[in-house]
Amino acid sequence: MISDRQAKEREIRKEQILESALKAFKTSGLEGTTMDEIAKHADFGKATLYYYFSSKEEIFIELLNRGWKTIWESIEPVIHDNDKPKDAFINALNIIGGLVRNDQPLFEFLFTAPQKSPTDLSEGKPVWKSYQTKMYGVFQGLIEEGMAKNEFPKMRTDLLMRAIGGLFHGLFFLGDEKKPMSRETMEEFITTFIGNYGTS
Amino acid sequence: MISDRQAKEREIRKEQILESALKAFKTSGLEGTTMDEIAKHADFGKATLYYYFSSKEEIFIELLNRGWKTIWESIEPVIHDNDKPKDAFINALNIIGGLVRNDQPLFEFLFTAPQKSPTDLSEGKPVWKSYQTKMYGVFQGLIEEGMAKNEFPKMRTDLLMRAIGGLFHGLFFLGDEKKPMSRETMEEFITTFIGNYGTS
DNA sequence: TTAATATTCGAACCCAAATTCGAAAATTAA
DNA sequence: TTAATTTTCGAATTTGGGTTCGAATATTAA
Repeated sequence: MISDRQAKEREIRKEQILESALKAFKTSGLEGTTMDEIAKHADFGKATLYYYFSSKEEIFIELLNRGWKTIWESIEPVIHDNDKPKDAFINALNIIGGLVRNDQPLFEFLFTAPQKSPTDLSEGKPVWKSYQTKMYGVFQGLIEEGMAKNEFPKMRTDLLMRAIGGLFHGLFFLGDEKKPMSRETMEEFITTFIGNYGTS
Repeated sequence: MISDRQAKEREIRKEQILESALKAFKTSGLEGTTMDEIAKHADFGKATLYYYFSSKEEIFIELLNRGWKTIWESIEPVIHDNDKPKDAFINALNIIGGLVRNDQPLFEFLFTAPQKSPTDLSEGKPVWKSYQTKMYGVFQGLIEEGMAKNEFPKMRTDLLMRAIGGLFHGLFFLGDEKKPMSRETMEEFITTFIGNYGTS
């Protein structure tokens, strides 16, 4: 039997481990990171990690799952403004920007790590992948509508999306600045780059 | 004693190994890649690799060194056009774009791998790092001049650079398209995004 | 206070993969 | 053709690190 408080404490310990693992994965990647490292920073014995997770890979996956879930649930509510796709789009970007500002290491990991993810043969796509897919779908949709309404420059949708994605990534993650990017600055950038092609 | 031809053949074998290693590193990262893998694709015995390189890490470093050298030497000649920084800038980007088009896997590796590079404690910065630094310096300079001449939007230099860097990266490396991006398309994108703020 | 359960971790265990060895094969020089 | 050298690689060695075991400790329930 497990009390409520016990469950909560257990969860906290899991988070400790995940947080420590994140630091490690970020600098060394999945393969490069050792359980010893994770254990050390999390202040647990290596063997204890296996009480909470069944393998190193499970820790990795769990980080992705939780992170992408957070992203999706933050965006989901604000993307139904089909009237002004550009506004909806920038809103969504701003929300993600806010998340990033709160925990840059985590989100840099989320946007970067997936490629390094190992060849998950068995099991269908992992949970996080479905959130990621949904998100890209939404953005693609907004861009298409935005183009239709001349709020975006007319270009191949997928390319425009990649460009904006890259832009976002560059602003938040390239270079070695420590202070986070303000909402204003980001908005200014996106607006400048996307330009003004009609209404608004 | 070693004849000229012998040296040349040796070099070719080294390149075979490097090429094979690149494929492996790209999908599995430095730690995830095994010497067996590299050997297999290069069509050599594992032990033979050690006749040409002293360690797995040396192969990794050698790839970076050669690659960044190539980049720098390709750009270097065309960046002295201080008269029209924007043109020089776009020229440089186009040149890199050309390189990427020729060998996308290599350059994706070059632009991505460095972070994953291991903690090289001893030795001062590796050769490739200095080329990379030079390149960023040049771009930063061009952007500053470009802004001064109103060929670029006025924004914080470093941020604008990151934005453009991200944009470039997004166009070439995000998504899963196989066909390379044409020079025209890229130029159109960059121009659209950078905008027209004066002369040209 | 005692029994049951939950948590922790040091010490093996085990294996995959990097590196080394030593000898064969191939090539070049004499 | 023979000696010297360069190149190749199968097999052995070593090591790092993920995972498991089993026992100790701490916590909760009775």
